[in-house]
Amino acid sequence: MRYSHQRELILEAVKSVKTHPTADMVYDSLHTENPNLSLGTVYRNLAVLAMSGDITPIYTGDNKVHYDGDTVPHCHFVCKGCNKIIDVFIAPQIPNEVLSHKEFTVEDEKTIFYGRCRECAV
Amino acid sequence: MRYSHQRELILEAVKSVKTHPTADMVYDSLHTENPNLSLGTVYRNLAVLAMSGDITPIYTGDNKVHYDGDTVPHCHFVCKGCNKIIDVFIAPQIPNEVLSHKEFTVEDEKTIFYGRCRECAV
DNA sequence: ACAGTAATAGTAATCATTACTGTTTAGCAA
DNA sequence: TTGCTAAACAGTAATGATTACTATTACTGT
Repeated sequence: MRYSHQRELILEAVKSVKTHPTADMVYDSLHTENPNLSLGTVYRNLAVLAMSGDITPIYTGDNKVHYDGDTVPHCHFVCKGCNKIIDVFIAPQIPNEVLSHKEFTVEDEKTIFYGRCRECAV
Repeated sequence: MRYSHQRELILEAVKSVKTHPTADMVYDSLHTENPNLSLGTVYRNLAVLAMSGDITPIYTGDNKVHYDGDTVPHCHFVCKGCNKIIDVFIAPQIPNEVLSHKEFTVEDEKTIFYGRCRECAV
């Protein structure tokens, strides 16, 4: 993979926040300071960075891919009210019966808890 | 919620298979026998049925919402090669430190394992 | 049977994401 | 340093999943 200034900007934008931004949010955060950064470049590099393991995609169900710059294995909480994502720093454990499953080999695991945050409590 | 024949068809279509179909797949499976079923109706009813807890949405990262007709709490495996979804019947457990978290209350939990199925093994 | 209203069919619109094309630029070799 | 080449980019068009809209249909209580 060849170096690019844009990729560095994008990686830094994701790593420097705890908000689990989408491509659109990353683009917005960078576009003012970098007026000719392209949205397509943001999408492509987020995909590349996810592939290389520098960032982690999160699929919450809001039809947008969010990214987490913290690659330490952990879970997430998603609020059903405001869709906010909160880090839950417990190491996800893969049970032996899953690791030794006959039909597949597991490489990765994602756990999301759903509920309501304090602000959205009913 | 008022009865509708279409909703019954859609619920049955999801419950009768183990393939975790998308809206499009449900529509295809019903459209031949029900030529004037509308794709919008499928989308709307899948959302309604998910809201009422009769089916469970699965967000795998393939940019399509899949649905599971089996509402017994369990996990899923997703193949990185062919995107196949396989049921993993272990009850997901929510740790006490998550249940007693100060920032939110958890109602629900989704766990997905990623890897390669036997056919796609490298 | 009738009225009222939720649900539908069919289609148009939206939104996130991907593809395409001509231009730029990293990185290597002369 | 200069020139070359392929990778990456900007800008825009296209795609694909999903949602919104509107006139019509059909549940359900009276």
